[in-house]
Amino acid sequence: MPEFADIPELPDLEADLRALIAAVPAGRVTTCGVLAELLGDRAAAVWIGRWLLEHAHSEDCHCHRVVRAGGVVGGYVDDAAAKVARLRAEGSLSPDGTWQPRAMLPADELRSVLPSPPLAKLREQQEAVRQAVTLRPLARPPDYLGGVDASYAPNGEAAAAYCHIRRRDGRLLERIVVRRECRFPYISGYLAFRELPVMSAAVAEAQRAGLRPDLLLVDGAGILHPRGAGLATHLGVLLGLPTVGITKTLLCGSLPEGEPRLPGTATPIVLHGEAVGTCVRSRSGHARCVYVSPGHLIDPAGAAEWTLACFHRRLPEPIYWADRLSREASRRG
DNA sequence: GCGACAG
DNA sequence: ATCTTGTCGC
Repeated sequence: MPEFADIPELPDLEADLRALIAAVPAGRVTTCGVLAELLGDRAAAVWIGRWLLEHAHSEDCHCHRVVRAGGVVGGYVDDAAAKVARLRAEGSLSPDGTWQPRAMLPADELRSVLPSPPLAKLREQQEAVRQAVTLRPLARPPDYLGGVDASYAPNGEAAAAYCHIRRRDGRLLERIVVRRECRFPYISGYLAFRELPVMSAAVAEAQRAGLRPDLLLVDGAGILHPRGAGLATHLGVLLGLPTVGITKTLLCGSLPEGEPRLPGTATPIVLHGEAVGTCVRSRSGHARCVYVSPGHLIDPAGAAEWTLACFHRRLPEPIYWADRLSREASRRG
């Protein structure tokens, strides 16, 4: 248990990315996919693509050397014509305006910049979390439910809201809001490393105030995750608390085909041949469903059962309130 | 063309 | 997640 008592140490992905880009020499180019691979996971390519168009740029930045796979030069923080001009000056362009295939730098030539890819190390932490998960029925029906969610202000500051709800009547009893600076980007599969710091702070703050949920609902995946260690699972293992992961879209896994999609029904979600989660539809006739899986200290059936039990609107009450309050908090600063 | 991935 | 007007539906 003590091995998970602390928030994981986070790499500075932006610094790592800048280091990689700085190592691309004049006359050579690379792609978001290659850079993502060097950070440790292709999934980071989406973030890199966005970062390229938004980062704090300067004259000595080499970001013009990051091009699109397939030949197109692609966008630029600055004027798009400036990217073309720079690449042309470096001899990386063909007459037709696409980049020269021979300018593509082999990934291996950047490998020494980050000998141990940061995202690979984070995956190892997730493997450890997965091995620490306990799936078992809840000892007794939960009297008090907690809900947590995080939102972000334009300046990048994160706000997490913890909502304490009495299951009997679905009433919101208490709320706790915590703010934290957040530098770790959103990368699919690594959400926990972005949201765990604020979220666990909010729950810890609630616990200090005497609020002890029997079950904590988290806006994020549980074991329904590529490595079986989504945000809800990570948070549950970290705090030693029963948690349920709830998402509005499916991260991974699949639903049986041709199933009726009626209100109040639940459909199992299969991942690696195992039913690890449930697609739950609210009884009150809302068309959209939520995807539920155990985080920690509960089983798939219990996760679905107690989620369905607190469904009053499109989302389970604890998630509805946490979502609303965290958004409000980050909007107001 | 296929696959496409929480917040 | 966030950026955002009117619009569709109960």
